[in-house]
Amino acid sequence: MGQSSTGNSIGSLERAFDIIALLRERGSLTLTEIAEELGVPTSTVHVYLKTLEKGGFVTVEDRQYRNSLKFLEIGGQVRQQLDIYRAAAPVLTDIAGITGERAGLGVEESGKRVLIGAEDGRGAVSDNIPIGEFTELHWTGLGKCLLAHLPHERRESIITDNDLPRATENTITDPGRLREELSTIRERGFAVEDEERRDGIRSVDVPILTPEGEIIAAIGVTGPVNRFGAEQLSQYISLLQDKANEIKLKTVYY
Amino acid sequence: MGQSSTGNSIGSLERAFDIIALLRERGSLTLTEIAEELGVPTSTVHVYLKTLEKGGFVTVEDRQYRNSLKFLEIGGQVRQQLDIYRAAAPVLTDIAGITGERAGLGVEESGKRVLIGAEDGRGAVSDNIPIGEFTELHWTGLGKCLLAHLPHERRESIITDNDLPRATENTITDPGRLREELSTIRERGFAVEDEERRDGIRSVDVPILTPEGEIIAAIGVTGPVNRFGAEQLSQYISLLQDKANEIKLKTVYY
DNA sequence: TGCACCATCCAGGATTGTTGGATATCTTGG
DNA sequence: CCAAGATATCCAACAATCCTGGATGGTGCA
Repeated sequence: MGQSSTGNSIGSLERAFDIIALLRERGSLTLTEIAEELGVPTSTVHVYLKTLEKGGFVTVEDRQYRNSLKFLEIGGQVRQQLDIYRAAAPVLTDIAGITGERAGLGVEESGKRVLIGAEDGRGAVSDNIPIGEFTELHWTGLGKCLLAHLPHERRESIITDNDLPRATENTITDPGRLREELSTIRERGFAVEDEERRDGIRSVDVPILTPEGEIIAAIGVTGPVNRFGAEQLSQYISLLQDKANEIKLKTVYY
Repeated sequence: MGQSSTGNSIGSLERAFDIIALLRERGSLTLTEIAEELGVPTSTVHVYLKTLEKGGFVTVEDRQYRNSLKFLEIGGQVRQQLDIYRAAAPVLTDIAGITGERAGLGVEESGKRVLIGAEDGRGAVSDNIPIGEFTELHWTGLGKCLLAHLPHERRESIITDNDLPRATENTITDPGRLREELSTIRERGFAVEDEERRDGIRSVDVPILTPEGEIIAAIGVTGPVNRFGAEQLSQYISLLQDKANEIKLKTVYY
């Protein structure tokens, strides 16, 4: 039953993923709600939830099941094990302090931009920082930096594969224009995001590359359009480039 | 095979957990290393890794498998869904700003203290913030606040169940003394951690309770002993109590 | 107290995970 | 550049494990 190809993927694991995904979007649910939503008998869901709970991945409180903070724990450790995070995190605080805006650090994973660090300066918009957030690469300045420096092969497959979804009016959704943009980014050494993801928000970002030109991460600052005019942009660009160098020096290439 | 009781726990899920746990402590490993370490045929591990990869929970780069940043993503969302986090996070920045030390926010989960937020002030020790970290409740000021206000039943089972491991010379490992300490904390309304977890480190912490006296979280400040004398302590205590009230007002009890 | 809802337990039957081995792919050293 | 060794991937058959309907136990509300 199902689309079964061969035995190269474990059904029960995938079912567990479904439960986690469901809990993720719904926050918290009771056992029976999960069963209904997934179209699976409660007895089945019961065993899964028990196992997940024993493993510490979900918690139950007053019959409401939710994903546990173990995800945050593991995520925190994964991040901590990234050399680039350890090197760049303190620098983010500097940047936020100097600019007064939000400084961010992103890496690429599975064709998305992941925000692994951010620090707010005084005056930053200050909605909560969506740490760990995955986003389309072409939507953000950080993402465009990453995409621009990915190996041809991967870059092209990302551009081609998933039709470049749109976030705002300014989002670059045309493959041709995106390729140009990325080439410009490579030449100039920085990227600008101009209301391409959120109206009223700009950002400037620079890549962090190994001596061999391999992309590791990108750093940048974000804020409201009115505080991101030509003057601030050029100011921030040189700041970021300085800081990117500082980070490179701290990073070990083994 | 195994300790099998009845079918109330899914073996393949637990095996996946083992892989995740292994990757967690070792950072990254190749398929064969995992197979050896777990004493399972490579073909078996292969299917698991493929499934985990398809689900986005592990990534492979250059034959090295590691847990992916999806854990950070999910963890971030779980945290974001906690009312207390949204209410308290901005306040942490205030506290860090005023005191110059590290401000922290903790909740209890599965009998442990989880650090769900922290903010460094100027002058904070500034090793990286171990976000999501799980710790014994009796080791830290935050943890003791949480433990002090847990329902009798749960409190006692935590005190009794796992023999109160030691972290430093000052760790309270005697159940009797711990009960006294907790009772003092309830009376005075704050907790002090005096090198009970790390040598040279103190902290002051206050609980955040619902009107009914149910514990939601705890906030506090941490720093080196020499900056945490009697004077600072009393200063920080009233600051924290103010801030705790501020947070309570922002929290909706539905 | 009784009712309705929800979680938990159980045991047989079948699907699905498991595994050794064969093949493909990558890496290293000559 | 080629060979050898190591490592990852594929495969098909067996049997262990997961799945499930229904019966039981628990909880909260009227």
